[in-house]
Amino acid sequence: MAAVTDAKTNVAATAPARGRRSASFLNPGLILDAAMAIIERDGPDGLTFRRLGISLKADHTAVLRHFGSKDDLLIALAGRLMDVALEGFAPEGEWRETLLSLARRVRSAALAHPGVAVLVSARSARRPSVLGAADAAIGALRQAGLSVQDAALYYQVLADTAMAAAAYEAATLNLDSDARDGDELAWRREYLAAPPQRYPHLASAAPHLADIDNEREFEALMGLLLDAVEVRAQRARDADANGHDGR
Amino acid sequence: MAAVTDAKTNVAATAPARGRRSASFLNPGLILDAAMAIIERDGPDGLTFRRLGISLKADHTAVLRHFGSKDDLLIALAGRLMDVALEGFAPEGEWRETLLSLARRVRSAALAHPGVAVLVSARSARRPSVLGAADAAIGALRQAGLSVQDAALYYQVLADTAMAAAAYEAATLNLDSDARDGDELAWRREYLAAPPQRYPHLASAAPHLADIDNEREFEALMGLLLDAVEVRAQRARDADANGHDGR
DNA sequence: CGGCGTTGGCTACGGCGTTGACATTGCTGT
DNA sequence: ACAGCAATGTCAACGCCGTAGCCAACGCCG
Repeated sequence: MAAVTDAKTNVAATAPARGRRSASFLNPGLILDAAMAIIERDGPDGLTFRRLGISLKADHTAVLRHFGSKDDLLIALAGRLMDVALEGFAPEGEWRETLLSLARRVRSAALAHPGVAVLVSARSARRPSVLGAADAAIGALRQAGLSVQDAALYYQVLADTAMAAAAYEAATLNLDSDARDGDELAWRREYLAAPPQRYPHLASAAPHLADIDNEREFEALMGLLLDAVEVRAQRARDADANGHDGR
Repeated sequence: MAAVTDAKTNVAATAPARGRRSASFLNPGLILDAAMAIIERDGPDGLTFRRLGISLKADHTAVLRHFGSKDDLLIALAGRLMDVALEGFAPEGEWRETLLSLARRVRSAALAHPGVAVLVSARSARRPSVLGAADAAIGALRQAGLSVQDAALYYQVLADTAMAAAAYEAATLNLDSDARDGDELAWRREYLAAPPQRYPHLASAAPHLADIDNEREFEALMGLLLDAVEVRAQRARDADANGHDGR
């Protein structure tokens, strides 16, 4: 039809109908920014190439020139999230503060971008910032008095637990916003309604369960872990002091 | 082509071409079984109504008569996974064993069905079996000597941490199987290649990081948490013994 | 035995990720 | 200066996906 051709030639008159518009006006940083904005606005399921294209005023397939697949895009988002989390981090004086600070940073980043966090959890980003954080964390554990082996093990535990807890919390945040079928609130109400003769402990604890918020829970988790690490470090130091071989 | 009409009439001759085939040959249990089988075979992304239909020898839209949406199906899967995890559970004599057993059950179920676990994580299933487990866990913490408030708090921490850790591990398992772009293995190799002058602690710990397997990490996590809980319970009991008010 | 709710089949719609062909741009070496 | 070429954006199309609407067969209840 003429209309179609008209539209085509019309565009061609004002700007190139095909071929690139200018020297690479799309670039990975721009795309990642747009993607994060879309996720924050529409949730994790709202991120599609087509919407990305609209937001960037480009064809949706143009994004594929910079990220080979949606998976690549998600991996890049994971990297950006980690960079945001660790931006400006430097080890504190006290080993415990260093580790707490790292854990809180991971959680904060996940809560600030819950949609991103849930998309990329367990997608360990290979980045310099992460290497620096790992080095600082292991250094802190060594400073506490742990052996290299123990420092390695507990670093892994602490890092993975912080990531897992942050992703878990982010996942519930996403649910609350886009599928408010009372997945969490009704849950706690159900605890309160538990038959006391059948679930006596649960019934007596239910009122206290109701007023645990996520932050307090996270702090309690990290407190428990760091306390236990401290105890083991103390034991290791004691053993080290009693003659130069342990035991 | 005659073949198409032939096929139709052929089916009509042997069995009804339309309308239901027999009294409700589809039911939720059957559908859930098929869904779990598909996820285990094809991974979490392999679960679609169409494949479910093929596997059940039914039209894919027939499943919607039993589960109003895919979300409903996932929630039902979450419930089934929790039931599998807690099947046959009974509290042990020792409080620590009770809590460890619950955590290991959650992890085992998640690893046995990683695709399901990652689909439904943070989708807390409202089920009797979960209520029973919660009651047993809180009872164990009370038995250890904690106050009701502390038992509630630490129950929440332990339960959520076990679920989060299990889901996290399941997520990495799924990645390893369907996107073997070396997300985990290359990661550890990168640790080994870290420049020692820039990341001294990391470099010295890298060889030990390499031989931490997932199970050891999970056991270390639970060991740390339970140790810390034990210390706090001990403190609470001591305080209780010194005059009947704490402090 | 006649209506009617339940359940399954079919068609269709809009949206998704991804591919392949094509056009335009800007850099390259000579 | 200019041919060649890689990079980058556009377009059309493919095969999936979830789900809505309508129709047909079955079992049940009056």
